[in-house]
Amino acid sequence: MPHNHEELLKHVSADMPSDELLQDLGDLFKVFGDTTRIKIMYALHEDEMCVCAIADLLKMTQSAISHQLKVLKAANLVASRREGKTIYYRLADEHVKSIIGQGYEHITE
Amino acid sequence: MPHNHEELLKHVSADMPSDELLQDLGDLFKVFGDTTRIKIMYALHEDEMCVCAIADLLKMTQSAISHQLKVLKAANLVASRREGKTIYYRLADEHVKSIIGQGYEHITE
DNA sequence: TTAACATATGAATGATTGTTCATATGTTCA
DNA sequence: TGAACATATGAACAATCATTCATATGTTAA
Repeated sequence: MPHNHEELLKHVSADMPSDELLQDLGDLFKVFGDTTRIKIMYALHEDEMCVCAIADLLKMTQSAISHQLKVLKAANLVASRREGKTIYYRLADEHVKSIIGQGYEHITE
Repeated sequence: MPHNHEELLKHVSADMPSDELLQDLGDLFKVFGDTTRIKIMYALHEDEMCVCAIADLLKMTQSAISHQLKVLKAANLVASRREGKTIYYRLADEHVKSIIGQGYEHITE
């Protein structure tokens, strides 16, 4: 007969957050899971930048950057302000830096 | 004429890690970007578990879990030990907990 | 060694997603 | 108002990926 782990399962499942929250967590990290978006977040590490500056930096089209900024904004990872024709993007909060920082530590040790 | 940001770019690009490292960072977060894998990591939060217990917990096939454990192991996020027929998986280090913890904070505030 | 169990793996498929291209929206200045 | 600039957006395509199914590997006990 297959082995038994009722006890363990009872204990572990009691400590699991809701499916919805776990899904949201996965969706959040999915946003970090793309090199272009990582580069954008890294670029905004110190200071805000406009869209065309980011495109220049990453040598990618304005459209591609704009699409990715939309994804980042939907996840509340970046925020923006308009100044005339130009729109400046910045990191939305400190979590971005600490998440990237922890990831950095993990792969560089 | 389009506006100029040579100065900014010079400064920002000097602070950017290598493309290879940024790629690795994206690849790492890609592993976090799946609900099944998030659930597995959460389940292993407190204690090690065998493959079939995880499959029971998540109500998924043994094969699906095994495939995902392989991805997690390749990213050095989980480790395993054999005990007879059974193989127990556990979290590989503390970064997993802190990355998930930061993500959790971000979405719950 | 044979049966039962636990896990791993390769191929196939359906779904998701990043980029491109063309174009639309919004802003400034002459 | 019209031209130039900055950004956003929708559709389409190629590539990536999670799961399933069938089967292989490894372990134990009779």
